[in-house]
Amino acid sequence: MSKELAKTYDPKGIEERLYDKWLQKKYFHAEVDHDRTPFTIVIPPPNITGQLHMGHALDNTMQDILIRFKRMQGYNALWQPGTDHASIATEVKIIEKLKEEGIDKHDLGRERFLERAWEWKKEYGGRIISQLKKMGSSCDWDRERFTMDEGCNKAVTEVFVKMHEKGYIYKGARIINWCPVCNTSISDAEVEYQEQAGHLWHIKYPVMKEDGTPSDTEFLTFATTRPETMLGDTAVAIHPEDERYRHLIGRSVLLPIMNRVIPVVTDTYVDREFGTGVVKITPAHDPNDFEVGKRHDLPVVNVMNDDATINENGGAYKGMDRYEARKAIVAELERQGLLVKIEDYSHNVGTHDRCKTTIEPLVKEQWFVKMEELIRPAVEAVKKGEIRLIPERMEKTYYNWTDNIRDWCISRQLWWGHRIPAYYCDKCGEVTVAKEMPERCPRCGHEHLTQDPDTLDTWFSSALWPFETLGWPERTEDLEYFYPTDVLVTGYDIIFFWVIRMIFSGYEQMGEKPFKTVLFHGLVRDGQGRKMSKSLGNGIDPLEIIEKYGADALRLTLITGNAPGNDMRFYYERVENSRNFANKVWNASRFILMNMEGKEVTEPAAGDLEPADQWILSKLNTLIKDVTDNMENFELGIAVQKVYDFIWDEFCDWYIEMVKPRLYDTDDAVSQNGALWTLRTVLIDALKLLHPYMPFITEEIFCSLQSREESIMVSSWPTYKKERCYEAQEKAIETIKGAVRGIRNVRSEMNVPPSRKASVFVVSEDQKILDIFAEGKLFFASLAYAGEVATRRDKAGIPEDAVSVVIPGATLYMPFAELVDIAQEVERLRKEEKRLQGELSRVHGMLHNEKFLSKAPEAKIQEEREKLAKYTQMMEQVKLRLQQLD
RNA sequence: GGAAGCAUAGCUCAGCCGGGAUGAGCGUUCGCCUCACACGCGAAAGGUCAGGAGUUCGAGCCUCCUUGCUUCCACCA
Repeated sequence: MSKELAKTYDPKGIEERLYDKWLQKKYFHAEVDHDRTPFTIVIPPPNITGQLHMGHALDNTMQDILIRFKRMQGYNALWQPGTDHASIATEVKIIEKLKEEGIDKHDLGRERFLERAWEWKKEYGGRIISQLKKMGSSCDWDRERFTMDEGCNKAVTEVFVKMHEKGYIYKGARIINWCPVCNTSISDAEVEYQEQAGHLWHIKYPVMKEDGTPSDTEFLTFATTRPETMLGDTAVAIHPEDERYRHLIGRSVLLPIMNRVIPVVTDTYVDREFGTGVVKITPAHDPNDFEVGKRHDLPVVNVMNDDATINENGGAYKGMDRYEARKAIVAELERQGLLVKIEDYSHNVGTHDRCKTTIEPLVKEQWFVKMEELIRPAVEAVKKGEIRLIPERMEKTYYNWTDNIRDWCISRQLWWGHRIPAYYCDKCGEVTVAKEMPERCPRCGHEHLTQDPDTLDTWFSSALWPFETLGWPERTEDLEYFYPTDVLVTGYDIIFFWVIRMIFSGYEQMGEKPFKTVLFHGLVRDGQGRKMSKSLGNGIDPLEIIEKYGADALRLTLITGNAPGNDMRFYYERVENSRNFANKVWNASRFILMNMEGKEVTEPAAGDLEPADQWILSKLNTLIKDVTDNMENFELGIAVQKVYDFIWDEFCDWYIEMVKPRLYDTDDAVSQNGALWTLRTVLIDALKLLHPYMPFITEEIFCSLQSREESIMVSSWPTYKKERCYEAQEKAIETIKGAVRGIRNVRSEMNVPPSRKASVFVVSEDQKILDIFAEGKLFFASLAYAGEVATRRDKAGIPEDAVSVVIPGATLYMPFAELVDIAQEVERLRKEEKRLQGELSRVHGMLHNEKFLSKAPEAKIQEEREKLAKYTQMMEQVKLRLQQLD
């Protein structure tokens, strides 16, 4: 940028240009370098179907902050990017698109469908990446991966075969969650429970008499929310100790409609207290019933097709949709007098998280991962603190899942995804799991084998992400060097889907954790606290925000005003504030650049710095330490808040104002150079601290401030320096600031415009305080709108009716010849007296409390004593003043 | 049914190890176009830190109870 800066910061154009520069200079690229310590983050791979939303924006801002921070600290920082094939999400989209063209997936055929899918990937896979780039993300794009690229395919097959050999992967007929719309099984994690209003149908089955005919007087009554499943009932269960039904143990009932005689079984699963204490058992369509069925060796009668219509086992209802059948069955039961009553009932219904279809539990042959042993090291790792979860409370959520884990159903009846490496002999049916299709059946020698048509759950490959992206299953140098990664940044909503599965996969495949720390963030909600969603239409597009306010403003907004792991609300006023801050930084820099114009700024000799310079340098020094500490502890929002406050309050509102007289007054070249040098030095370090958060504006300014280093992103992170602590000067300037505030306050209360200057007399018996004001006279006068400043040891010669301000150690007098209102002044002093009285009684209370004196730490007691002295002295001054005015 | 979180200024939220709530942004009021910035400057008003009990010399912070809201998990048909 030229030194002619625009009055307001306009991110347009700047951001793209700088990002291109960074790319071109290869600043994001990391190579193995054994002389440096690696710092690695793997990106949660966004779906190829995805469009950048606020969740991505937050997630990536956090990662970029960490990566840029560590890179500046000298770490060999690698941010590994990539995208996810998102099996089901993508397949659904492609089916939709085909539908628009009037094509059915099955008519197209598997091969051509996959061609279309890859075309989709080619077309849209890059979209999300280019959007991430707009955020300023410093990912190593040379290493971009895809969960279905050659390397990942290899990794997936390797893991599947290996885990199958170890017995961790098995195939079996179990009850699974079936989505009749997507036509596939899904895992437990993908089931979302929704409260729905429904009915409870109370039905009775006739008890079979000794003679083998159904009784018309004795019935077993129970309730169900899904009457259609009765077609598959194979028993009725009661509690073994239920006195009411004791006589029915060993007997049977007649299953109406189907006219099947089914046994009465006893099982402790039945809750005697609930309803009538009788439960119908449908092993094929209910997970609990399935278990009961296994215990009692009951037949499993599946009455449903994959599209949730009734199959041939449903007799007359064959071909009906499940809800249609429900109606018909209820009507039939009513006709037969077996419907007791219908109650309104609100209950939780399992739905598919993608399409919200009510899932149907079905018994099917599927592939599963046995979890019990696999999960153990993953639990241990967190328990022992080998992996740290931030915030800590996420551990509870984590254990809650691991303690109740069930086997993971990994096969999907989809086409887009990793094909299961299992092969069936066409002749004998033998199953072979291998990396490649065997030439002949290992059992019968037959030459024709068919690969399992199913694909794997999309999370099966994501679980391997931290190591497959670094070259696994090859033992690459990258893998050796960058693994385990350092931090995983993600939302708490995918802790079960992804985080846990990566952890156990890391231990199982690598023998080591995949990352040291997991940093969770919450959801970005709208201004009213609602989830952003398409159906509500309340989503805020990050790209629009970037367009209007700039990526830096968006980033700052997302990272502030929020504790880790908590949800946040996003609204425009907050972005505006961030934009305003960017503008503030811009203008402060513009001011400094303008004043440096044409001047050679050199590092001043030790004695040439003035107290104000030392004060701000000292403040900066403390800031550096605090900010670095916070960032190392992942307190990203707190850290940047401190930088924000420093830049706006201390640097802009105080230091720049203090220094103005020195810049405008060209007589004293040494003083001016000291001011300019300090301005530049502080600005550069502040920009560096800000850079991870606001990469674009800081780079733009940094480059125009000095020409030696070519980019702030590869400059070194500021460090705390002992020799930059100026305690005495800090105190001195704070004293002056206190005085300035006091004077401004009085002037404002008295409605004195800034244009109206007043002389200020500083009266103190403490020579040190007088010196402070004498030395800071120039800027003190300008900040306090003073015409002239005089320091003296007593108030001789100062007009009696001058306005006064009492500060610790001194009293300031301002004679306002014509507008002094004694009554008003007295009132003001009385207010001050009252305030001080309050302070004093508090301090007195503490210092007269013997228990406080004996138990509180010495430092605290000392602190209170000092306060006592300070307030006592100020009180004396106020009282004196009141006397004089009386 | 189990668990977690939240309740602090009008609004949205910070508040580390317990030590005067100089809290922040927005909003409000008053005064300023002060030669970097009106996307700004200065000043001010505004809080029984949800309620109650306890521990402590001292509690927004720790413990327990109560109330209200949110979320996650489980899924008794």
